[in-house]
Amino acid sequence: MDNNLHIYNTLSKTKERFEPIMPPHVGMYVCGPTVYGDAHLGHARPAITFDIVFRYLKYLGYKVRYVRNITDVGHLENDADEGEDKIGKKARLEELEPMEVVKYFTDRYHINMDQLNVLHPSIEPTASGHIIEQIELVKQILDNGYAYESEGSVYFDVEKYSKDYKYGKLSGRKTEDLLKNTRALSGQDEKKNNFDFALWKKTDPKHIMHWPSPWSEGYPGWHLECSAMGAKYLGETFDIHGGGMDLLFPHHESEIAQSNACRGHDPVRYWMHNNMITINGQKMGKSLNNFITLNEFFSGEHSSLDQAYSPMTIRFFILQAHYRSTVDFSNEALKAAEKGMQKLINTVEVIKKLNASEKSSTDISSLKEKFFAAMNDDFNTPIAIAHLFDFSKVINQVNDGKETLSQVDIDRVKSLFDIFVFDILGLRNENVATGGDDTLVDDLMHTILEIRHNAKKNKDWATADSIRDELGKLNISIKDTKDGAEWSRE
RNA sequence: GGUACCGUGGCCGAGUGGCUAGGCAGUGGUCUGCAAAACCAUGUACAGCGGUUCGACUCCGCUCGGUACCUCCA
Repeated sequence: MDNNLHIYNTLSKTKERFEPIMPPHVGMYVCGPTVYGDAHLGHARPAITFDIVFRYLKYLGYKVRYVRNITDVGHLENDADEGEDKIGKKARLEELEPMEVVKYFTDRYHINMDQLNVLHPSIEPTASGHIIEQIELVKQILDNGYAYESEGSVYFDVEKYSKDYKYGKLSGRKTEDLLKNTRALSGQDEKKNNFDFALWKKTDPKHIMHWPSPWSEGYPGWHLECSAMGAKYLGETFDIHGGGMDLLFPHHESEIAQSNACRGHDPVRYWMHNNMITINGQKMGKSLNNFITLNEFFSGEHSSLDQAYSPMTIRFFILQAHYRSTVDFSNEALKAAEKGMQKLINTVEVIKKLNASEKSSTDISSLKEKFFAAMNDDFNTPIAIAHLFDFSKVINQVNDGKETLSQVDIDRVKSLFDIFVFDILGLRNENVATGGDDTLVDDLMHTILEIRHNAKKNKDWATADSIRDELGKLNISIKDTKDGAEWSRE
């Protein structure tokens, strides 16, 4: 696989040429959602970021196994006793089963991802389905002496580990600093050092999901699932591990530590981290209660939203910023993205109708090269999109008769736009109402436009405009072009 | 407090030691019955103060402002 792809590796803090361990295969693991709430903009960012990575690697010819987990263990707490009726014992069926919550939100997450045109990962394992593997990991770490048992729980011994390995190499943290600065948490007295993290936690009454283990009835530590499932499906060392920057510490740092403690080497070659999305300059998060769910964006039903924004607008908005930059949400920015994307989609439609000339008056050969150069530079989608806009202009000029393209060039540019816009960037034309999926509607529209056309011929502007206005109320827009009227759904 | 990162024109957002980013909005024009779309033209941007340099928005230092992580979080 010959490529010039460079990826920014958080571990080395530099862009490195991408060389898979076992070409043409690539293993990629991305931290997925914790399914106890609806997905919000913050979930869309990593999903779309790594969807681009997945799509692009596949386009380059790699056989990618993309693993994205579902976290369904460890964070689910029973808050039913905060409800109004905590006196009477509820019937078994009236209590929400944890797995019911998991199923409900997993389904909703999947629907949102499909709406965003995010490809399904190759494997989507759940933490609860890999308890045995996680227990095995804890055993090995204990055997190797990098963990200790305390009151039925097992903790990772960071101090011991630091004598043989470097804890903090991913996040740039030093154990001395951690010692001074880690905040006090409940249950710290069980640990040797307060920065030691749990590998196995004995059940406390709040946790409703628990499993038997050699140490206690309990549940696995926060960082274990990714170590266990990554190794199981991608091998002890794999190519790419992705996630949000907020997971860098302690989550990914601890994954590295667990892998070394267990197997004596790092688990991952390239660590990739997407940046956060902010709202009014502040990160969105559960604790800040300032997040807008994807469903709210799609429906427009939220006090901060001026209007509804389609899934593709959200996708395009995210792709217009580099994945390692923060991106600030605002209605104005989203509206700009909406119009910009429409322009690009229009171009794809325009290309289909271009008239070929004998010769091309302009050179379109650099499009491919420029687009790939941008993508190869650490997936620089904003630059890639800027190039598409440049060529969009050329195509419109051809359409206006100001430039010409030969049939060969038209075919070439059409095929490139299809690949770039739809296959790699993963956009989708949401306005397509034609295309044979609904011939009745097509026929009806054809008839209506015919009537309007005749009215226009007779200079009966009132009728022509009335048809356009009435259709507009049905969210169908009419455009008069020199080749006749066109219609599209909004 | 510790550790990072960031501060670009009305808005969003790339990038670079000297060469037009791009999108949206605005303004003027072309086209059109009107509208929309499109095209053409149009903006002395890079937080502040010093320093390095022939030359810095880009490198260094300081100041101010902002954000994130250190706790479940994408």
